[in-house]
Amino acid sequence: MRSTKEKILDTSIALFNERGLVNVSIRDIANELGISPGNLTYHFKNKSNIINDIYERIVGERISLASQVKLIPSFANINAMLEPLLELFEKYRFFYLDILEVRRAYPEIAGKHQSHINFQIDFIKAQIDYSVESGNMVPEPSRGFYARMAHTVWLILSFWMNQQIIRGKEDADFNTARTSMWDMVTPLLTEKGKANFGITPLNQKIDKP
Amino acid sequence: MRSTKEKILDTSIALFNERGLVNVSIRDIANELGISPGNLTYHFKNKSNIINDIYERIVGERISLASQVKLIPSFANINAMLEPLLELFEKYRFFYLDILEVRRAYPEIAGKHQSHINFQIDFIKAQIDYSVESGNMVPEPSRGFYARMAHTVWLILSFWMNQQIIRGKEDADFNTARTSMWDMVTPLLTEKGKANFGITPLNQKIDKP
DNA sequence: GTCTATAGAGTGATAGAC
DNA sequence: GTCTATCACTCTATAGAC
Repeated sequence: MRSTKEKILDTSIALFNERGLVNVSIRDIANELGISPGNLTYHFKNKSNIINDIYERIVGERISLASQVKLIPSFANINAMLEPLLELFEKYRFFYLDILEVRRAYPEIAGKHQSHINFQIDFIKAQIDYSVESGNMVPEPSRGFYARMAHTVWLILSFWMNQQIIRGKEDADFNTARTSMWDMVTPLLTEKGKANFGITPLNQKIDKP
Repeated sequence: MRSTKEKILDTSIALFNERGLVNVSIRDIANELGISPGNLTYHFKNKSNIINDIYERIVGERISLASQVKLIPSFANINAMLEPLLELFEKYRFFYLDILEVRRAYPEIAGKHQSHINFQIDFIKAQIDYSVESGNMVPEPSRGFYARMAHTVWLILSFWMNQQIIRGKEDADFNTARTSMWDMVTPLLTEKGKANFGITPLNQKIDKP
């Protein structure tokens, strides 16, 4: 039996995802849940506390994901790693879509999230570095090239849902996001890299059920 | 002498850029301008009318930009073309940053904007196609590669400001956006392309004053 | 824990005087 | 065109009964 507090969080996430953070009031959440606004504010003094708890959830799931990461960053493992990450983006869609408003209204959360972003970009850079060291990718063609590539890869993944919505596409179509990401990598593969690549990520496209 | 109507638009843009679309009320705009709310609603019946007029401005400036485009899509011309486009992004920052909220609250504008986005991506794709035809870029390495590249280039440029803000960077740093964009192109250059490229975009980085 | 009732601030939009 | 005054509404947050 889920507690009222947990039910409030679940309903909040659902409504935020549906209507956007700024368009959901305490009242809306209470109505949707069938409880009184007074009851809701008993559990969460204000909206900021709700957002904070949701962010804690996101962080928790992120950490759980990170702990499952395969240690060997082969192309196949990297590709497989993307799946749960993209699912997380979708599950807490509103947070990533309305992140600018989160930043304006709840700067403390934005600060925490910022360090997480840096961690992610560094992580991607480390995968590229490993691929270069293991002879799968060529040395960077110009200074800072792979640092920028890591950044761009992060940007593609992070803003993919965003651009889909703006372009009026119903489906998140993460397969194309994934392909676009690998498109950045393939021109930089060595012969060895091509051989290793051919048998892995492209064959691992995961179709939505 | 600017009319009150024009002054309202100028002030609205400034406040929207500063605080975000949803955090600026009719009252705020009137106060900032030193006129009464009643006067403002005389000129603009509601907020939606203000946004609409601002979007007309954006479209107007876009058209004016498009008319100045150099017909020959050399790398140098493409690079030069980016400058005024990125300036437009900054001038009407709020529109591009809060585009999702614009979409939710003013769907008609979102619809118009959507066709413009498609036009932009098609335009980028045409530049790439020309580069391939003129022997500066290699034929696409896999089916749909250049279509995805055009899309990704658009994504980088469109969400650059967004990501800078989320990452807590004060400066928009469009030079890095530009370099990241060319990074996508350089691995696909032919020998001829490299020769043509070397003497153009990289030497055209424009520093902010 | 949960409810009802309400205070207090902010919102868009209108009426009517000048 | 511009003002003041105000209505009707929504929001968060609190008080107090059960």
